[in-house]
Amino acid sequence: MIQKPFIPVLRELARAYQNFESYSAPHIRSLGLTPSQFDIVATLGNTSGMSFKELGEKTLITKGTLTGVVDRLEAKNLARRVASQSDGRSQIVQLTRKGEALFERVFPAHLSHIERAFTGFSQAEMDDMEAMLGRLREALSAVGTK
Amino acid sequence: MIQKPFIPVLRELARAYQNFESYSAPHIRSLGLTPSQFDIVATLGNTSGMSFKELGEKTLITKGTLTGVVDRLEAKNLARRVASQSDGRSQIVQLTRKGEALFERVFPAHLSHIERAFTGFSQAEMDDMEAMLGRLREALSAVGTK
DNA sequence: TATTGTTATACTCTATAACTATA
DNA sequence: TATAGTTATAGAGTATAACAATA
Repeated sequence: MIQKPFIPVLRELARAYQNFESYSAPHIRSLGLTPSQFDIVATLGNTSGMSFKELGEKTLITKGTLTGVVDRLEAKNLARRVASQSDGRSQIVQLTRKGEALFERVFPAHLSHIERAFTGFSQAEMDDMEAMLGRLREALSAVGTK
Repeated sequence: MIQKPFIPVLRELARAYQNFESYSAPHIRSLGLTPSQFDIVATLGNTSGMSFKELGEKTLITKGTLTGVVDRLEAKNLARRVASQSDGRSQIVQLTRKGEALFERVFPAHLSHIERAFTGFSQAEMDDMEAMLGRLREALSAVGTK
């Protein structure tokens, strides 16, 4: 029985991502956030805010769940809801000043720790990886819609 | 401000994996399994079983959670616990015949659907991707321990 | 003493679907 | 009628830590 050649690709993809996650998650939790909450904070960082719909699309968190996640960020005073001016149904989610401060303090630290993983890679290799992963991402994205 | 070159690599990695997951998850749920449960079934497939410790290491599910996940697979009659003969503290988890049948029926179908994503890649490209992702996985794995 | 797996707690995420209000 | 977000429900995963049995 011949193993299909894409299977190792998927396995390595999953393991690489899981290694990334299992490094990230404890660091995120040490900040008092869950991975989902961090995802929202990172998505809202350096923006003027966005609607639930947009936030849901970027983070792949469904609307029912998103309400709860944003509730918890509001309870921690890291985010706020603002009514949209152009659409009465829509709420804009923004980081509060405290949320921005957290983002600015934490995000670079988060990245600089993980940067150490890339010391063995040249710029050209990283460019290659980016391009290849981009193709892979697109290919995997297309499957879902076909 | 210069963007660090590894950031796009991580972003593409996360998106590629999430695209894979968001295709997979609905298919898995349509089988009456959660992603964690499927992960266990896929890990136990084509093996004679393994201890909770080993299963936890392979799937990155912690022991407390694993007890519950295996409970649910047992309730569905897809897996069973067997006392280890060599270590009185250890339980071996195995697929039942029903679990094996599910694995054999479902796993190839799951893969063959996703195989369509790879029609645009040559064998050489897939080999490249595998090698590159392998390096990335190792690099990201090492970060967690340093 | 250390390890394997279980139990207990409290919280968070998840899918799903009904619901309100706006468009 | 359709869309944006909320609410409700039930189930499942999560971290954490205490625990029993065995090594």
